[in-house]
Amino acid sequence: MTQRIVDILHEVEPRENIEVDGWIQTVRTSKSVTFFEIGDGSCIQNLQAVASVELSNYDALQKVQTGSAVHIVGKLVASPAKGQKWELHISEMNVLGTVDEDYPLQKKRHSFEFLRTVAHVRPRARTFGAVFRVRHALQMAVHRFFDDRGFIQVHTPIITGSDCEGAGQMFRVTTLDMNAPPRHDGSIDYSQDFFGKETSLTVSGQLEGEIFALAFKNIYTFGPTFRAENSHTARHAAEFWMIEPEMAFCDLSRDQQVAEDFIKYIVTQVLERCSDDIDFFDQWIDKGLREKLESLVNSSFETLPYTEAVSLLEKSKQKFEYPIKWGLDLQSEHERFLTEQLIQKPVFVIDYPRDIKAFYMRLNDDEKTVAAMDLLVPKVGEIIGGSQREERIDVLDAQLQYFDLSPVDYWWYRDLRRFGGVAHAGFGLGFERALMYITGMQNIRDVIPFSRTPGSADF
RNA sequence: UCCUGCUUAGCUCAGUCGGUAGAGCGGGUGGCUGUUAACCACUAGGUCGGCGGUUCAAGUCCGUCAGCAGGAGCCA
Repeated sequence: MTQRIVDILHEVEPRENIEVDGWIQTVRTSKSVTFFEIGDGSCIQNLQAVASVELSNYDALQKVQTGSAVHIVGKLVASPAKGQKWELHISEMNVLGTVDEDYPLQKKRHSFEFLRTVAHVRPRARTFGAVFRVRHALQMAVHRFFDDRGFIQVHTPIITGSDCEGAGQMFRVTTLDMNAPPRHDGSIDYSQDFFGKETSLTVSGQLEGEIFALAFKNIYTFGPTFRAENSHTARHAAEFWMIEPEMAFCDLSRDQQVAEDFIKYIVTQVLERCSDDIDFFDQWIDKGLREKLESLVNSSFETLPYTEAVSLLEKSKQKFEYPIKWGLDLQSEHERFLTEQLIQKPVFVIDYPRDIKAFYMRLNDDEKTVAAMDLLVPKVGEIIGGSQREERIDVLDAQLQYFDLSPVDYWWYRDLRRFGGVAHAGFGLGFERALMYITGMQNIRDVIPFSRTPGSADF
């Protein structure tokens, strides 16, 4: 097997007989020497391969184009010129895959918008090489964090029959003939559908996650999630991945502690394992990124009750587009002002008004607020949302009634409170949102290999 | 769904006061003793998003439709 370029570039001394497979990123030719930059996706740097005029096929090599797949044998020597430590002096070079003249990637910057239209070659562009290496490293860090702490990953269902997963438009899953669905009393008869009932793609694995938390104590879900909202923004996708840990025998304050440890751990892991990629993002995508990430890791997070947050914002005299008032949800401008100006570090806002949060969040003793938390970080705002869950059956029933939900639909969720129910808590993190924060990329479509958004499901 | 903006060469863009279209990159040809978004010369490449209108004349002004992007709402 040939060596990966990342390993070749980390050699400590010159070596004969290096073999490398990769794609040509750019070519510079002159009469007697031609430089190829070879990339294989293993790192942000390319390997400079040098062809001299003595090669028997030099004339042909001069015409090899950007994008070609090549196999090169050569000698690794210290590079005499600036720009790279090592370079490969070619003794043999074969083109394994040629490139037609309409190859879309050029040696200049393309717009991300254009690159989305050529998602089949986009991963070969430097920025996207870095994005998807970091995506992988981040994903591994998530699993490592939980595995190290004894959390079990639960594969919650992607197709769900419960209509009670929370807000958000759902994608219907059906095998019925859409041109002529069976009807009963005028409406569509889902009893004849594949599952014998109406089914959809999941919008959250949290409720199922609670089932497993009440057996394994500490669990997490990490899987695809679907929202059929017609959202045209840089932060929304129809298909994304979500991480939802759930812990039994756990209150809100330990939930916060785990969230803080978690976010620091995954950022630290990426800083260590993808250092060159982070430097690339820092230089080209988001100046100051490394400093932002390092300061997140090194800060101790604050905790601020919602009620205090509101009065701080009211006292600040800052002008906001949206009003500040107890009982209203914090807008993203408020969240950013809190974490960037008032607190100047990551902050958990906790104990939100009952009316603006979900039914399953644990009612506080004041009966006006619930044990919810949002982690706000500078530059982004909310990055994690979580809560302690209501474990008291009578209070849960009152909450269902308060939010006009049917206890029958939540029969197994209620059972959990009757069968050894105990205090438990968890939080949710959008994987792509975290990836955007860590890479500085500003559009969710550019951190997903093949994104699905309203009106767009190419590739 | 609402608001705003954009659509000119394969790509990134310029195009003034309305007068029949430009550059760089990429492709092709040639040159160059080591380049780093290499450089130099030449060359091919366009129904200016579609339709309609105003005008002697529309890439440019007006209307409309489409596509895309951003913001709002909603949320992760």
